[in-house]
Amino acid sequence: MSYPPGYRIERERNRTEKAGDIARAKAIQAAIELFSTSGYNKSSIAEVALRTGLSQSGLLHHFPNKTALLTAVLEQREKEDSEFLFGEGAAPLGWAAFDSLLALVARNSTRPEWIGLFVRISAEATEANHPANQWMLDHYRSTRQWLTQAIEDGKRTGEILPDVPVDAIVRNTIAVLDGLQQQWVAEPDSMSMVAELRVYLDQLRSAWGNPQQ
Amino acid sequence: MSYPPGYRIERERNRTEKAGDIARAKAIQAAIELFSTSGYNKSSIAEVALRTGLSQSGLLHHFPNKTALLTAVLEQREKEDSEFLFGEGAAPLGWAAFDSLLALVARNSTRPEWIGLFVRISAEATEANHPANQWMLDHYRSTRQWLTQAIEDGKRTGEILPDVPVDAIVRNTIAVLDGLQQQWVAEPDSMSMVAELRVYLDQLRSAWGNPQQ
DNA sequence: GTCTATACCTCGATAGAC
DNA sequence: GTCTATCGAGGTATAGAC
Repeated sequence: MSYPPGYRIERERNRTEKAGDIARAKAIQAAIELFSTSGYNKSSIAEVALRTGLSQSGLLHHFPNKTALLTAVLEQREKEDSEFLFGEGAAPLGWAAFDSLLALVARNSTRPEWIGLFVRISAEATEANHPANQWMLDHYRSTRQWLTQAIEDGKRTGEILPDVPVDAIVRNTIAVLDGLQQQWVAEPDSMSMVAELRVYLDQLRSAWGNPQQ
Repeated sequence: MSYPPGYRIERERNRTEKAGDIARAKAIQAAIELFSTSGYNKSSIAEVALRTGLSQSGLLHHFPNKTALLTAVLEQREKEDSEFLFGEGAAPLGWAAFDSLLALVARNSTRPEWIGLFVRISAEATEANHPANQWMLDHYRSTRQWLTQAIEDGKRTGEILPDVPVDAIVRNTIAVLDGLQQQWVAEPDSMSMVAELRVYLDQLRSAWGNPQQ
């Protein structure tokens, strides 16, 4: 029996890559937890390394610099959120889009690190030369695009009234999400993001929903 | 002609205090501008000193440490905001309270540093041992108290429906304010906080306002 | 792939002269 | 009231051994 050429080397590479990937994933997780409470600026890669069980240089073997670590963290967050929201299929449209926001908030209420991460990083990233600045702008733009499309589709199917002020509702909805997260990070036990958001969404529906449907 | 005892000394003290106060005020202004773009953690007192026209030690003569500088900045912001909102008289109640929020946002739209300052600091301050943590908690609590009282009073006078979900509306309104500020700091030219907030407030009124009045 | 050692920087705060 | 000088801590990143 013979192996295809290069098999041994391939196998070896895969094994080591896998070991490396475990350390990498562990580091990303540690970074998420640290960034979520201390933000990016104030967090040190040494502390991330410590929580990962590596030395600082050991960590920097997996990420060339601090910025690369941040990038990996943001990619992970973006990936998990969009998988939850859109899964395999198409993005929900009409009021269903707003319902899925509620579902996302419900899920994230059980993952405080994720809310903290977003609140801290997106505030820091308003600075033009922050390494997450472009990510933040992209995140807002794509969210606005999706919600705009959702409302337009709702108008088309008739479940949303045609004279709805689309842009304002899109921005206000995002604002409520962000603002509730901010309050929740400050005092998690004093409120339910889901309950508050539901009131807002009911209000939206009663103001702009088609009463015929 | 004789002077009251200690007059000369008093006069001297006032003169020097005044000179000191000018440097102090200038430093606070410089700190506001720097903190509003870089946040507190990332800003250095050396940079504040530079913009003030002092050396680092010169600045630290007026503020014992960096925290004291932050405190002075926050006191200034709180003072100006509450003077604008409440002035000499009593706090506005009922729907008038929400109108005055709109007026505040309109004014602050012309002072980007103030919005930036709040967005950056309040996000950083969600960390429990951040020097502005208590300030942030107090700020939210007192805002909630005022708005809660405003709605209760509106119910009493009949301009607000009695079955309004008070807590949720208070928190959502604060969330919209904070969230719009966040978006505006990220991209000031892409939106009008006043226009978006007005849509939200109209929605509130149409959902919970008494149609009889 | 992980480590130790280290270069180099920035920061907050203090000491002490003027 | 403001300055220069300096200390000590903590940060990112690199060099090089294993």
